[in-house]
Amino acid sequence: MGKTTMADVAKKAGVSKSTVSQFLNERYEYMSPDTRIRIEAAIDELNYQPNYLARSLKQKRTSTVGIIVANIMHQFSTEVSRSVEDYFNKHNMHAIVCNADNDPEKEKKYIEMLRAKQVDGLIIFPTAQNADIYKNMIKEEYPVVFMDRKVPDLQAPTVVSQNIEATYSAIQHFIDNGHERIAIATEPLTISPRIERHEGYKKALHANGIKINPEFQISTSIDKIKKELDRLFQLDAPPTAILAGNDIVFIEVLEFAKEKKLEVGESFALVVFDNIPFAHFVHPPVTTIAQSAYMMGEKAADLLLKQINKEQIDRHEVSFPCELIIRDSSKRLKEK
Amino acid sequence: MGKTTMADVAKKAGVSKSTVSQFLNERYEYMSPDTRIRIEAAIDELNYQPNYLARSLKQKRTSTVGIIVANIMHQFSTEVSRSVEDYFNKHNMHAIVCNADNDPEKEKKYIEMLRAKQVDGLIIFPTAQNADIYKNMIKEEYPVVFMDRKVPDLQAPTVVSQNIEATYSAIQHFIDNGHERIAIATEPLTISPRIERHEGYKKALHANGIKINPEFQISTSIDKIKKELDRLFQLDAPPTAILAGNDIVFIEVLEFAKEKKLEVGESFALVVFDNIPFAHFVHPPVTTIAQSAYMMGEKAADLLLKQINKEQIDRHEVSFPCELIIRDSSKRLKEK
DNA sequence: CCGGTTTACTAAATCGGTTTAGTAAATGAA
DNA sequence: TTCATTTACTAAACCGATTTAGTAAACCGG
Repeated sequence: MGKTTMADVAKKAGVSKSTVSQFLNERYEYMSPDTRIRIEAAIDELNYQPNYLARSLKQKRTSTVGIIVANIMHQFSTEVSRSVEDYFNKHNMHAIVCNADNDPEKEKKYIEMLRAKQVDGLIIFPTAQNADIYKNMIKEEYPVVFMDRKVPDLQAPTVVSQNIEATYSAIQHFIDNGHERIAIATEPLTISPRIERHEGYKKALHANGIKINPEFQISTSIDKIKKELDRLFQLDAPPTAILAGNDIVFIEVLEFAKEKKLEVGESFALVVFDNIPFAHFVHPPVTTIAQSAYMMGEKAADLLLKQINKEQIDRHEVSFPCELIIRDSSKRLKEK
Repeated sequence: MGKTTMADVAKKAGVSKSTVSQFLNERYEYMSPDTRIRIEAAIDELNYQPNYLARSLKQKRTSTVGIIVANIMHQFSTEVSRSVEDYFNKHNMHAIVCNADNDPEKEKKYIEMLRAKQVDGLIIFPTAQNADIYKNMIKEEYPVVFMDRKVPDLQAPTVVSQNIEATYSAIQHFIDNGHERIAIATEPLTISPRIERHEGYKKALHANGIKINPEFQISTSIDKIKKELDRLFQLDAPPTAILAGNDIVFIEVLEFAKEKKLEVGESFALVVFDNIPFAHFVHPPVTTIAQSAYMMGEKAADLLLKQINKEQIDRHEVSFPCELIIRDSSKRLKEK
């Protein structure tokens, strides 16, 4: 015998399916107290659980949204996802998180899958490699919000960090502490945050009259970061300070330091873009640039829900400031 | 104008819905090559995407399973989830991860939500507080696999670690390194892994003829761990070694050490139950007990899929060994 | 006590697919 | 040439809800 359906409840309570449906949707005006009690009893007795699929099919809404993160290993993605989930739970909706693993193919697959499942909207950390798909969603007016990364040539609601300003202030902090040979290491410049972080870097050096040394700008894939760092430290004048472009690059820097027996904070100063949960346990405690992950998640969720509810919203970027949290790894330069 | 449906495609291709459905399900024997091409063209032209809700409603399967983790902050849960996802993706199915946040109410809500969404089965890290619900699912023969924690009095497929043996070997390692005053710290003894870890602890001490000191057994909520540790270290004979019962307790131990200016590995030896991603960056590198997360995920997924496919499976526990990874934090005892 | 309103319902259509049973035309064997 | 089989489809029922339009009975004011 299959699961109990609304029809079973209706029969048991001696009413029609319609009335049971009204009951479930709490439209009690449409029935007598007596009927209401009988339906309640029947539901109880049969241990009836409604089938959301059927409901969603008819209502054309699933009360579910999708989140596609580019890389679940980033602390930032996790924090944003959590925030989005909280927001939607408050609004009696659900959020499904998928990990595109930085792979445009996977991203595409997930977008298609989630849309086939009829989720009401998507928050995407875009790989930015699926321009046609993004464009199409916008054209169809399917509810989407982009997060963290701007998609070129696309007028779409996007929530980002103020990367240029944040990087600028980190570099300024280095300079204020006497550093001049400052390096930056990020993954390849394929997405806007990385490009902007390099931009902020150059701007700060320039504003302080420090000549930009292209050798000090690393932008390569994770597996090559250590090799590049090695190259830097072979120079006659190696960097005295490094900005690690995100938490994953940070790990590489740590491993590099360990292998080469360099002391973070002693051999070179370090600032990391991104919050590190272990920031004050690693030795020494590391200076970080914290993004407003929770607020950004809320904002994105809010923009998405407004679209779902057919409210008008601005179709461009909203940016959030970052906070430089100074710990021991970026102390004043000792020797010149 | 709404989304394109199968009916639109059928009309455009000049065939019936049935034939389009056959096409989508790749049952090409049922149509001429000519028809096939016309349907293909129509789908393309209309940019048609099938609606999974409708399909699932009729087929009574969603090709989706749910994973309910007790606490997403545990590295172990994340690894297992990832493994389960990989497994189901290989089988053309999807996995949805939900976080019960150690809250039985949330767990209940998620079980109900996922079942209402008609997921084909569930993998649960149970809070063990919803016995009636678990029992009911087993009785209904709804596909479920429990993970990490045994539910008392329930004959259900369950995948767990060999906690007693693993803890035993960690304590033996301490003893072999000259420690006798060994403490264990876990969260409250409400679920089987914690109980078993205390059990393995006692067994190892007993086997080595060391008297068990109940004061050295901490089992309290996270926010009280530090207070208890403080109590321990106020003793005339404080512990020289500590086993942290999981990665979250580990953080507390680290914070405690930091606050009290104690040196991990010097002031006391430390082993952590659970893999720590930063294990070799914290100072000193910390000895851990690694669970076979990936294999456990695969096994659970396999047991679940078999149930979904109505294959017969054993309705009891499968246990996996752990590995003691010795690093610097559990070095030989120096002073007596 | 008559016509209109309110109350308390129900029947049937609908959502967008899948699936079953059936059919007309073409092919093939005797 | 005729009957059986195969080929290439289609109509309609179905999955389990929601929702719209409709109705019978009770109520009610004049």
